[in-house]
Amino acid sequence: MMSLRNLAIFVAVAETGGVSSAAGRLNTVQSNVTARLKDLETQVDAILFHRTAKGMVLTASGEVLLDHAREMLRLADAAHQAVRDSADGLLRLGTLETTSAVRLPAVLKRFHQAFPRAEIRLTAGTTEALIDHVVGHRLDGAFVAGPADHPDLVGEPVFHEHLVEVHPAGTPAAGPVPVIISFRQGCTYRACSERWLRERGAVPYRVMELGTLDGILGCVAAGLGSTLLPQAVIAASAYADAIEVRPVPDHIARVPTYFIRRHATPVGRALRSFLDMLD
Amino acid sequence: MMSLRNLAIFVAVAETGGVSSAAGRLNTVQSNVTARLKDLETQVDAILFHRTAKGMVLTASGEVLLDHAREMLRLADAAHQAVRDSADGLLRLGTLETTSAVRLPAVLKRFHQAFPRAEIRLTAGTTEALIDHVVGHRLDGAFVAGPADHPDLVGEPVFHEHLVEVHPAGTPAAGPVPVIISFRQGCTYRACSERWLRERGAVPYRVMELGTLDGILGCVAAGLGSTLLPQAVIAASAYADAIEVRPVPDHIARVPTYFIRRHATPVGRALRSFLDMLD
DNA sequence: CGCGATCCATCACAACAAACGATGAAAAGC
DNA sequence: GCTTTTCATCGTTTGTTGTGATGGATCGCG
Repeated sequence: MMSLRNLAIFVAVAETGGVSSAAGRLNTVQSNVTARLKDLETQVDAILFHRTAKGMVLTASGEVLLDHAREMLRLADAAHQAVRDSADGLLRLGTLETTSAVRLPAVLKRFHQAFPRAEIRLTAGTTEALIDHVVGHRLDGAFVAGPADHPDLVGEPVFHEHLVEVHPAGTPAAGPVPVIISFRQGCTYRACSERWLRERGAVPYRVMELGTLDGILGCVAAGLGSTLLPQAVIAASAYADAIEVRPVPDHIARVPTYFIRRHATPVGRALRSFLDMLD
Repeated sequence: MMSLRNLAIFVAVAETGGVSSAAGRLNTVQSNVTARLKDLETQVDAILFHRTAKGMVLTASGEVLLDHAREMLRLADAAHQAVRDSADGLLRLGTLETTSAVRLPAVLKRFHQAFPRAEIRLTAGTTEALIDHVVGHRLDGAFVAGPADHPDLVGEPVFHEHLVEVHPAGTPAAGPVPVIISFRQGCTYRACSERWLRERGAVPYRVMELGTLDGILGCVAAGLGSTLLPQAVIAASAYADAIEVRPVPDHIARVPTYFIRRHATPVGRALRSFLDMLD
């Protein structure tokens, strides 16, 4: 396998025009450069230089390789740099769809201003799935609904959502069989909705699962059913005038959003800044 | 120096999610993969994987490196491929400006159709400079004026140019001191022009050096002087109606264009096809 | 022409790095 | 508790890379 070392030697020879001078530049000996070069020629199965009395001159094949070699060395450098830079400069965050819709923009904007070199990779999912990802090291942290009860995690409340019942506009209480339109299994708000219905004795009920917040709001607006969602989401929605909200009791309505992360994992630069900023 | 081998191992581990499985895929042993991975982590000075009970999971730094690693491996492959493809699939040709203007388009078109995978790199220059480049391995072959008399070169005539005197339109014989407008030193046509003037006893004379064919024709059209150029060039020129041509004796006018190449250098695929096509 | 300088290729050997195979520790599933 | 899986570690072998000395070829100079 064509090593980067060989390529670096090759480039040095091409640039200095000689084996000896290249050896000098690379702090090695001439014989080594000759050998490494010969290796490379064997590996790519081509003659890379014409040997002349006063130096090495690239062949056509050599010129082709030179471009690629330079590019690869440049990339190797960039890779090194990138890892060094984002040794914890990449922040893999998870979020609820609802949180990403209304709370996150402000947070991310502040964060980006405070720490512009950090890269953020955002993944949306349900509370359950996000917890799983954080525990499994696939996310550095996540915004989830309610305190996450897991031995490996720590978390603190960062936002307080107030859930409201969301109906199609101008529709009375409920149809014969109430329909919840909500996220897939694992969503805390869905669990709340179901709890709320059961509490009122409204069983049986049916559930429509939708993958996206816009899908849910659209379906509610279209009169297909109702759901529980944070009040803040409704206000920001494009469907605000096609839907109606109704308060629910506090013990159902109040759902804090926690930011969770692993307890045992060392906190990287980016994550630290992020945590500092949440306070 | 971060070797490609290490990167390949790293990618395999990331993709298979484990050291053992990666070892299997790479036909090596598990302990080796572990060691190489550790090396890589030392080199980039970052932890690339979280070690869990059932496998390896990328850290944030790991994800950053993964992208780069994949790109580098892809590039390495491309480099190999490129060299293999253009092991003599790159043709570095030299040409006179005049030749490139009128003769070459047809030749290159035919060549490209016959051998579409070949890449061509064309350099324009004077006969003298081109000979030098071919001798010095910087060109695989070149079109030059007249037979090139050099022990390392072989050449054969491919075109026959007929030189004509080129004047500004509507101007009688010559001004007080004739002016040659021509290429820089080393140009065969310039040598012909000077020889022709001397032969007619028109010394002293002055020379304007221009780097490009269009420049020369433009200056002639503008009435600044005259020169000798191949008839074919004039016909194809945009200035055809602003200039006038006058025949010169055959012993001056007839200048063959030779295609020259090194005698001792093995002829690559592309060059061979090119030579075949010239016949 | 002969001399010295400079170029690269080759060789034997030392230093290093990679691959192997066996062993052990830690955790998950049964 | 036992088995199976995971990865880490260690000593050894093998292979690669780097070293220093030698020699052949060519160029430039006197």
